[in-house]
Amino acid sequence: MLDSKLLRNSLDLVEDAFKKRGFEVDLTVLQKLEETRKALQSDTEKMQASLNEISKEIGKLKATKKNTSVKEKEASGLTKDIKKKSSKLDSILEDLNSFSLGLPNIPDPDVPVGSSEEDNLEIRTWGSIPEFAFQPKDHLEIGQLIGGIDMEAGSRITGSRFSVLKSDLAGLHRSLTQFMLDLHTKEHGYEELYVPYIVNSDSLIGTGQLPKFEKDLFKIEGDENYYLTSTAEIPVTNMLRDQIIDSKELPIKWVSHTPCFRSEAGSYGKDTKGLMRVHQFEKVELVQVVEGGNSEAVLEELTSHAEAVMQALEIPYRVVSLCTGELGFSAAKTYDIEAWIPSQANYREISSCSNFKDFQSRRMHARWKNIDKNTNELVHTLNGSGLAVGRTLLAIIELNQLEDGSIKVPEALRNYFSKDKISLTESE
RNA sequence: GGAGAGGUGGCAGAGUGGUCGAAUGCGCUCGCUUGGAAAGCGUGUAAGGGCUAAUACCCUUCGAGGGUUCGAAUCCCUCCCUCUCCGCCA
Repeated sequence: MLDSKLLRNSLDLVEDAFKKRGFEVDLTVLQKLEETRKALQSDTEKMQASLNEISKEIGKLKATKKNTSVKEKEASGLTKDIKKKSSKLDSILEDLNSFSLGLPNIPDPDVPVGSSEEDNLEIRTWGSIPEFAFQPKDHLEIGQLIGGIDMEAGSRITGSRFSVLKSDLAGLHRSLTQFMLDLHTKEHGYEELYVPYIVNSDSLIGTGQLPKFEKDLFKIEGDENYYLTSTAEIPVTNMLRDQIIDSKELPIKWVSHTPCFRSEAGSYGKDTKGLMRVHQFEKVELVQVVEGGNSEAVLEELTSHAEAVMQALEIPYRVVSLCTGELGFSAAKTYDIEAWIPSQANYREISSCSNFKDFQSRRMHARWKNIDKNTNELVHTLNGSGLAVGRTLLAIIELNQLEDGSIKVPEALRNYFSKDKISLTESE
């Protein structure tokens, strides 16, 4: 959510930012609502103040056993008027709030302006694109050769875009998770959290998935507004909803491994094969909560933590800065880390690291106590995948394949996985 | 699932219709004291919003929502959460 003062006083700045995003909205609606709000609120508060005054007088009169019927009649009328006016005010405030909840964040000034993937700005690349002496296979073909990926079973058990991993690939998948968690907790100073995978609507509003993107989520039947989490960002960041944190606690660095459930509405026909785009995948997520003021530098740091996983696993990648049109709803700036995928001869997203500034914290009411100024200020929140486990497995399978379809296990996983090679022999 | 207890400020804990946004204690701030510290004394210390250049001032909030009343932390209704005991259970 944007600062209401910004919306009131610098509307042109907001309009300009939205234009860059390709986000269209009629902000005059906002201005009208705001005018009405102001008049109603000031009236209501004045009336309430005089009612409070009269009520106090009645209290004093009663204490001295004096007659109060005239005052009571006056107050009674006032009470009725206030009820009428404040219910109007309430509905205006609600309109104002729901309108504001639908407005996206303002991009940072250094975010490249553009409308599509092509406008993303490549920041750096790491590693070299591998040359194969043979025609490389895609991960699904390899997975099936070694009996490690079973898409038919996934669709039988549940439906399309669900998968089953077996034997060595299931183990490698688990090892990857373990490796990532250890790296972030031991080397990068993150505290590990185990969190609910089902979240309520308040949490989803807090991080920005609701009210606009409900179709991307799996909703759970029942009286509660419960949803399967689509990213650990939701439960982890909402740890701080309605909290005021002591400055000594900051920065907070949390890492959490969770499954992620996504409906992938609107992605029909995209990445239909294999593990690239599925309804359920595992992710190790990094979240940082900081005072604000230097969150730009923290985004660089957090991104480097995700990159460290890529480098340790020797996955060639590039980092791109998402252009204004590709930026997520809540983000002020996002770096995508894209792994080289041989079968597609292209870089594909494996991690997304974002700075949300105070956009999420304003929705969540997550603040920190500034002792020097004696004020409560909104924290800045950031997060990034470190990494998406399924896609990492996919990249490793493809990048480390040998001609016969067996897979070399990356050096970094030797302490986590018992073999240095996964071969076809066991499958048939 | 059954029975009971309870949700008040950073924490503990009073408050059962009227100067209660809330006693008291702890914690924390600043000051006095001290060579320095502790103790002691004094002082300040909830959040959100409105209006302000900024104060001042005003409004709202005692789990959430609704109701009664001139007036609700306090009375009534609904819901949520926490704890204890019993049952069931990974």
